[in-house]
Amino acid sequence: MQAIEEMLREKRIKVTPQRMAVYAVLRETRRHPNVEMIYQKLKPSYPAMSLATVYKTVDVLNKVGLIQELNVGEGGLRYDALTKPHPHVYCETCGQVDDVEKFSMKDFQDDSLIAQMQKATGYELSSVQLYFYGKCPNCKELNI
Amino acid sequence: MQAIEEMLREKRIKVTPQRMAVYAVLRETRRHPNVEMIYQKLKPSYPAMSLATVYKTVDVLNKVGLIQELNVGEGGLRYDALTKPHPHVYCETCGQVDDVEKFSMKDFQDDSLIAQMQKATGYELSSVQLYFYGKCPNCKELNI
DNA sequence: ATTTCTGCAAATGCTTTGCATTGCA
DNA sequence: TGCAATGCAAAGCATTTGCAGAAAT
Repeated sequence: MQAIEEMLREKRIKVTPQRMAVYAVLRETRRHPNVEMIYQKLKPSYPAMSLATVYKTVDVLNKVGLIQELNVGEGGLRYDALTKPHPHVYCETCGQVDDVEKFSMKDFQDDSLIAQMQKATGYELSSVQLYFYGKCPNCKELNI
Repeated sequence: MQAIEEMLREKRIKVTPQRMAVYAVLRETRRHPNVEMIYQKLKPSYPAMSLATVYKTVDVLNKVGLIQELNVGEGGLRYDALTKPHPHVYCETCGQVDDVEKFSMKDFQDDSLIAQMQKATGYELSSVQLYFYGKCPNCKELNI
């Protein structure tokens, strides 16, 4: 895995401790945190960091393509350092977001899906999102 | 097509002019309006209707299953009287939301997709959303 | 030396809420 | 008549914005 500093540099954006920290959080987790979660996670090590900076930072990282935004329908957005398209499942009970493993959705990963859709819709397409909604194994177990 | 009044009655919710009007708007269009658009559309015929009522109404209609919510990632939600799962395309330039014609996505309509995903994820799933993002033919044409 | 970013606080704007009034059933 | 829905205005809250100071190139 490439160093975070280099990756930012390649995108021609200024390399700041805050940006490295936010990106590092997203690379280390598969939990698809939202802005507040990222902020809380960084607070201990960066007590001066402001929430507004986290908002601005995820926006920049998303625009340069280092991360992707997910909109599971909660209101706020969630962020994912894995930018390759892959489906997500959202637990409507506890709010957790999981990846759907690739092997089960290889058609979705395939670029030809977008190509097909471009033909069918006449749109010029740049991305896809596939979301499943339900109750996660844990919440099912706990009967909530 | 069934009468709107009857459909509300079957869902055991009170039949009011506002609810009929909101639902009528959604049944008549394929444009997936948001709350503000529904409100503007109804203003001429229902000048006393309040925006808060539209919010409350779409919420009720969604909960009883007469309409579905779409979250294309704009911030607000959009509403669709077609509750059967079907993919949507969002134009990031002008904000229009189109349906993707069924014939091109028959796998997606298939209930077995959800069944497959339940197995793969361990979740108990209730719905799916598939969104494509890009630029619509019109915006492409106008080069914006 | 410039340009860009950060952090703070204020502003924004969509959505929700509370409550008196109205209107379905 | 009783319970639920409406309309209004106020409140709430996540996100954005403006700007002075700080930091990166």
